[in-house]
Amino acid sequence: MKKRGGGQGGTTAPGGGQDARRGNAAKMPARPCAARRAGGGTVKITDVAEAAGVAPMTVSRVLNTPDRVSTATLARVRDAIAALGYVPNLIAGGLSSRRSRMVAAVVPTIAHPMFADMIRHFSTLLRAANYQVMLLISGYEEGAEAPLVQSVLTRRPDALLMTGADHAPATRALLQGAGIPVVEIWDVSPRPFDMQVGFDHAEVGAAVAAYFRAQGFQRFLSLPAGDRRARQRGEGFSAAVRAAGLELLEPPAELPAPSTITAGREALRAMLPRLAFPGAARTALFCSSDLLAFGAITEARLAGLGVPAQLAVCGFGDFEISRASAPPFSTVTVDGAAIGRLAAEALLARLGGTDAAEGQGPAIGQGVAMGGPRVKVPFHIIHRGTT
Amino acid sequence: MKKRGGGQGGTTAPGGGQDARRGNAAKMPARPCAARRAGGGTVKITDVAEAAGVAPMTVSRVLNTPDRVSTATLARVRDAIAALGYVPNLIAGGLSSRRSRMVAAVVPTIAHPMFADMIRHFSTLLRAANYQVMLLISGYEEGAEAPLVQSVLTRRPDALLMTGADHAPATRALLQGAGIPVVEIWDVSPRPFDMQVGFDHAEVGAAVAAYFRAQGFQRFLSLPAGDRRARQRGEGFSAAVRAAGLELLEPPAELPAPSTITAGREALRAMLPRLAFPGAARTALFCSSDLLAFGAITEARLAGLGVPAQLAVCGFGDFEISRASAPPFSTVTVDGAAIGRLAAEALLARLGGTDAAEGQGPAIGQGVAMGGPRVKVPFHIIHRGTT
DNA sequence: GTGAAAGCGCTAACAG
DNA sequence: CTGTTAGCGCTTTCAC
Repeated sequence: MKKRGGGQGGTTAPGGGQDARRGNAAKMPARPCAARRAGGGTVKITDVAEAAGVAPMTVSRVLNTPDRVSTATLARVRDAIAALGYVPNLIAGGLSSRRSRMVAAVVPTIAHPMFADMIRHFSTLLRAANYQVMLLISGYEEGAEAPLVQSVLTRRPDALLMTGADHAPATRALLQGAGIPVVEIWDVSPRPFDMQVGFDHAEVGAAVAAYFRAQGFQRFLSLPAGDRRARQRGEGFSAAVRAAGLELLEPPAELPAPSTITAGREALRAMLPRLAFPGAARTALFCSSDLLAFGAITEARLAGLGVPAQLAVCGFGDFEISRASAPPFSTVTVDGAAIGRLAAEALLARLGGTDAAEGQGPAIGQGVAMGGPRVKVPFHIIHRGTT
Repeated sequence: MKKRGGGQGGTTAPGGGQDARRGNAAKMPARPCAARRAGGGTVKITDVAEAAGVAPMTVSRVLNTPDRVSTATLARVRDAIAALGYVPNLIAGGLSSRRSRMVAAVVPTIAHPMFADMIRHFSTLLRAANYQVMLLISGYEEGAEAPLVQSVLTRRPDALLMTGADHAPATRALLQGAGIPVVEIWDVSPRPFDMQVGFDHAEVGAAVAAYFRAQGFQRFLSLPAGDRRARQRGEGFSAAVRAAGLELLEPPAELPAPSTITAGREALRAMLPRLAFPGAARTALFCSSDLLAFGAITEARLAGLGVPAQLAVCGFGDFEISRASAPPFSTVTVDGAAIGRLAAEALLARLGGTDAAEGQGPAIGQGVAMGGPRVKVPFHIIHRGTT
């Protein structure tokens, strides 16, 4: 008992052209949500099969492995798909094939340009290989990760991207149990869970300290945001300063995570007494993010502190503001896009490569040999006016 | 199933990379939990049922309607779940129940604070009602929306959030066919597809023009980013100026979307000849985003143009930079969080309310009566130093 | 309060 | 190249 009420037409078939004809288009223009009930549910693969005069399996092949279908059948089936407005049900397909064609990505925030960039590139590469990306925002709270991972595993992602390399035991247990490829980004650790694409945050701090020292600074200050990796960068900086036996100012109370301009301003204001007294030595300031750095610079100039004459500032992240504000300020750049790309490539390699008919396989990035568990992405200090 | 090991990691970072060891990092995973049974595959509901000595259906009830299970059974089943590390398979559950417990949200970008905020609140409310949010980033390109919507409908979301109110016919057809609740945010239109939560962008521009006029400005300039709604705001502004018979400067070539600080700087630099000549009248500038406004202000001051003495600037969005930079600048604020909340509430109402055991039903926001198809969210001009 | 049977819509694994 | 037969793991529906 099949009676098709009002067919929906005119969807764009993947890889196909527009289908001009639309048999019996919707009669009543309005009623946005009524379409489904009347005819007896949504159109499914058997409806298409029937309309095209083939078996359901053939329709499935048209959708998934079109090169295994004769051209004539292909055309007939595609016509039927377009005519009926068939949208495949990946829930059913996923249950059957045990592949969800979905990759979950857990990030602390999407507000930071670096993560936004990374995500964009990660998604683009995966989409090209016919995977959808499900984005999960974990925030910076401890303990928020495990429930989030648990809830997403419920959808049986084919792979997982995690931010950071330290996870609660509960999270590790979940990942373990899931048995899917996992890539950790944005950090590297001696004990990767599976694959990693990132860099050593303490090294960044040490490098900035070295950079300042090379310019003869004797007095240093670190302003790290309240998240783990920001603290690592700050600690790398401070450790290097201490190791050199140079003066390290004590920062004010802990800053928030994620960082803000305002937090940078307030922190600098709190430090002012120790930076601006008569005869004070030049101080070299390392902020764990460009937002903090911009805030610090803003406040310093308002207080009449010369930048970089009395206070040199280096940020982190190479956000647009670091190069587009006046003065542009020095910062550390990490190629977020590359991290996204490399993470996607690592996952795809494990998933068996692209599964769509893409002309271009996943190129191995930047001469780095993927296949190992761990890729370190370089960072660079960008010298601008403030140091 | 899962194989680890083998491989070479580590590229060198400029900061002074060490890292040579890797050894048996992935060895002895410590078996945090007996998640995977020795037998084969992942643990499923029948395994839990068997372990607890009940029928699979009972386990399902424990998970979905625990109040319909006796306390004793509940405890026994929950123990079994924990012991086996069972993670329910929502793909199977979704196929069976025809509910995916997933809501898809299509936004042009996650990089703008306003969208990030809106998304956060939207997700939080939905998660509390036991729905996961799948975020799709459409960008600002025409024609990108339909394929994206098509691909996500494949997963049978229970509802959809769309940004903007104008969609290609292909998109509308898809939404129509899906037969699910749809909420359009961030804009209102005379012909909503289903529900809307937003505001009239042209009205914003008109309000800013009125605000400037009230201060006696006679000369106006609008700098809109290249996306549709930014142009609407600009057009609302320009139309109001023209209607009052006042002078409206011609803006330079079209700006990009999404907007950037750099674009604001460049646009203002291009306008300089018409703003800074001797005896020039004060000009009132409306930027379609705070990033543009910040760039314009930066460039104006660099050029020695007094802000607000010679150039008054009003942005849009109330981004942190508008209040935390020096000087803080005037802008228009829209409560992105409220949009997210209201959108979530509208959808949840249609989905039958929270389905989790939440103590708090969806509160109707801010005295606005939901249930109509259209909610207008207020906006406000925030007066700061630059006007 | 609990269980048994019958699919949900699709695809793997085989035929032909 | 195309079709047939069985499920995928869960929930619906109805008994008990």
